[in-house]
Amino acid sequence: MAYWLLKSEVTAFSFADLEASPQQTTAWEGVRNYQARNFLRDALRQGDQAFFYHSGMLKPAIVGIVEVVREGYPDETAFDPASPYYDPTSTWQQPRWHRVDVRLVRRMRRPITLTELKHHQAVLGDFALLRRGNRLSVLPVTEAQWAVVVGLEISSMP
DNA sequence: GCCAACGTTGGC
DNA sequence: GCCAACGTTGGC
Repeated sequence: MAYWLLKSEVTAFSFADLEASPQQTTAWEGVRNYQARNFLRDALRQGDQAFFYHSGMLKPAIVGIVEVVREGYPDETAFDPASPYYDPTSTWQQPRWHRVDVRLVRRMRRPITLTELKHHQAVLGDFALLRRGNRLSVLPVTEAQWAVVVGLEISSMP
């Protein structure tokens, strides 16, 4: 089993939106970046877990944990001219973009903010989220990094 | 709202 | 294949 981090702009799709979704499950779609697409299509496996990260807030943070329940399959929003994610270069015959389905596991006891993660950079090591200028919306997390973050969750506030 | 970082596009 | 222009992301 592998670990990941999935970013979502809070105004686009929030953890509360996931909590309110049927079966607390959603398609992780609309990703239009090749590196992130490759992870979604080729690397995320059923049973993998991922941190749910909110960007675009005053205090960006990891707010929850989700689990992959369906592995990569074509992102049909690319086929829909009415969708904001429409991409006419993606076809049913040769889909360019892929998505996975994820299900809510649990909300974090408290948000683990980006600021707090930066404070623990030494122990987190080379954490993809903390790389300079990083914009990747699907990124890998090592088992050690996962454990550190979960450990921060139950420690005192930063 | 600003701006740095980064990805994509397209002319050559 | 290079690189300037442009658009987007995302922290602040």
